[in-house]
Amino acid sequence: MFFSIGDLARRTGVKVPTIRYYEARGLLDAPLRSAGNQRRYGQAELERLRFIRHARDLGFSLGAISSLIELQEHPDRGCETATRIAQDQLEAVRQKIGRLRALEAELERITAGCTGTGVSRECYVLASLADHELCDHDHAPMDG
Amino acid sequence: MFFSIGDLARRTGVKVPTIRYYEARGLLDAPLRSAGNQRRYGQAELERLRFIRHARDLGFSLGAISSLIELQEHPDRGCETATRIAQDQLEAVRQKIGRLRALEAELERITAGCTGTGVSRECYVLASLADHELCDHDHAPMDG
DNA sequence: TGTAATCTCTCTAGCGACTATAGCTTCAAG
DNA sequence: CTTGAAGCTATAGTCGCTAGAGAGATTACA
Repeated sequence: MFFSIGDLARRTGVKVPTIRYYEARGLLDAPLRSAGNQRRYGQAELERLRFIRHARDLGFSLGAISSLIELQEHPDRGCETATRIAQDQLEAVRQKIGRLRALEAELERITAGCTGTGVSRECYVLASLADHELCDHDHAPMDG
Repeated sequence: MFFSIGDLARRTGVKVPTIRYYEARGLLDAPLRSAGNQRRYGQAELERLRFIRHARDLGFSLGAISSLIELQEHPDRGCETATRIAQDQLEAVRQKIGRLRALEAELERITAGCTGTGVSRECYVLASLADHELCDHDHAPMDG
């Protein structure tokens, strides 16, 4: 019926310290404790943690996940917020993909220009980094 | 001839505290100082910082950039390391793109299944997150 | 030369989402 | 009843910055 934090970790693939971290962040409610002060979980916490894990895997922030959980706790509320969070996430993912594809193209070009057999002075990788003129595009900074 | 940290920031697009951070991290050498202890930069530092900025824009870590700079400082060394760093980065970018595309597909599916007009209880977004069975794929965690 | 506005200095703390460590206590198996 | 794994709290570290405090330096203009 009740299981330990280690069992919960095994069942969800979320590491033990991460589970405690989620509790501290308020994503998981504080669970029951054993006589010796160890956490004891049940089915509800298991499902909650799977929800969190799934959302994390999809790249949602813990803040966004908090909002989603809050909504889940109030089944009578409208779901515009949930939909918007998911759409925002989709948009963010698409933007990341776009930027990464630009980086990919530039890195391909740079690495293709260098056999790796020469001397640093003549290295096309280093030259490309030193001189932005050798670039085709402006590439914007990424957040990851 | 010599210019301030603010000038350097304007010329490179790198923020002032970031420049100081790079210096603390050893990516930039400690520059000359004015009589009043303010940093004074010249052409060499400008080029170095542009190199760093360009590499950051391409997603290289500061550690990788350190290695690239070290290589740049020793023009007689072979450039295999530089080439490998760039190839590793390319590979990392490609893997990120792959994972993001899986997330994109899943988020598209989830958001398409929900009009956002219903009630939280019936929300397809929330249902999808709660029940991994509603997923087509296993999606792996991302680092960003 | 005075003064005001802007810039720069160092230092510390915070972000997000964990991860690692230390030093201790509890639990489960044999 | 002992041993070893697993759990507890609390703190600090990761990465690449960013923000703020409170002080001092420089510059523009009168």
